[in-house]
Amino acid sequence: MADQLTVAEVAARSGFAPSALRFYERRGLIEAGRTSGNQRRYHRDVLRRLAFIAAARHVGLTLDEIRAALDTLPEGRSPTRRDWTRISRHWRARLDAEIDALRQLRDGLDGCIGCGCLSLDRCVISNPDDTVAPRGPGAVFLPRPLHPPVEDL
Amino acid sequence: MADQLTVAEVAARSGFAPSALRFYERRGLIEAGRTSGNQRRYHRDVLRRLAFIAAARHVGLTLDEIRAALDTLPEGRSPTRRDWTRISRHWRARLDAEIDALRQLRDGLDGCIGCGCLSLDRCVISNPDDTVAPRGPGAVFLPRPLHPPVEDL
DNA sequence: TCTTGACTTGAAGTCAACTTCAAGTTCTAC
DNA sequence: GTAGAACTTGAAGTTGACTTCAAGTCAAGA
Repeated sequence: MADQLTVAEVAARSGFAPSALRFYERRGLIEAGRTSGNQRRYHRDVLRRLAFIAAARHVGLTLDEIRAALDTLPEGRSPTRRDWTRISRHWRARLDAEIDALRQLRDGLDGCIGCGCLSLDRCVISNPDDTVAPRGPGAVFLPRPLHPPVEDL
Repeated sequence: MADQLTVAEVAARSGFAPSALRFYERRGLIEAGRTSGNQRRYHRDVLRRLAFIAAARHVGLTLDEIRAALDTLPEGRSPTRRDWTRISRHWRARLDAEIDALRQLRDGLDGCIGCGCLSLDRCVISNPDDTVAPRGPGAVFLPRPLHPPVEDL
């Protein structure tokens, strides 16, 4: 009987909107029990799970990746600290990679700004990874707080 | 008569798909002349403009921001090296900010992974900027090449 | 001249991660 | 017992940056 949290409570304590909770449930990231009247009741474990989701989103993982990670948690028992540590261990490499990519871009920029070249095939800035073809439609994502608008220009 | 480049040529040399070129034109980022038969013919200046767009996209600017920047270029003459340098100078601060944000996240992660806490309101990773409410719908963007998929987990 | 490939348009589709809506149901406090 | 807040559902809308489609028009070489 530890699953007595209502949608509103979970929403308030996790910071996710109720609509997001339902969305995550449809996507298989969280689950919920039901009352006799078909309303959701959450186990408190869901809060830690949501904290993990929030963290992973900040690191830049997609919901699919997050679900894959969550799927490796043990069934039948509450995850331990060690479980959470295990599945978030890979984040560091990811962040390191992103930081490095950004740093390369910035350092290239320092050289490039001076020359004003912006050559499509030579400039590090306009062509960072020496490819020409971008692929696929749709959007590419960055964790929310890392992409603040810059005031001037 | 320097505007003799066809869509296909500009697409090939810029790496942008023809559909993207038309899209950018509608959004006011580039322009093109027309033949008597209404087909587009580009001035070669458009290539450098597209290089700027590509670079700005990599840095993470939105098309609206890019258009705003391009709008400050002088009319009537081809932009000089100095012009390009001027409008891309602000990128460095932007990149620095993003790198810093990522680094903070990573450093917080080092402490957090060990403790496995992932507390919704205390953990740096699950709540990097001490906010609770995310705002608005839609997507948040990171420059394409900076967000590679990670293989395991 | 004819064919074929390149081009034109507006409208609609895509992707991720949600939010909003409408229309109805349940829970809880009085 | 009832008001009203909280909940339910599926469907459709939002955002940014494009792509894809259908139905036709243009350009260039043989």
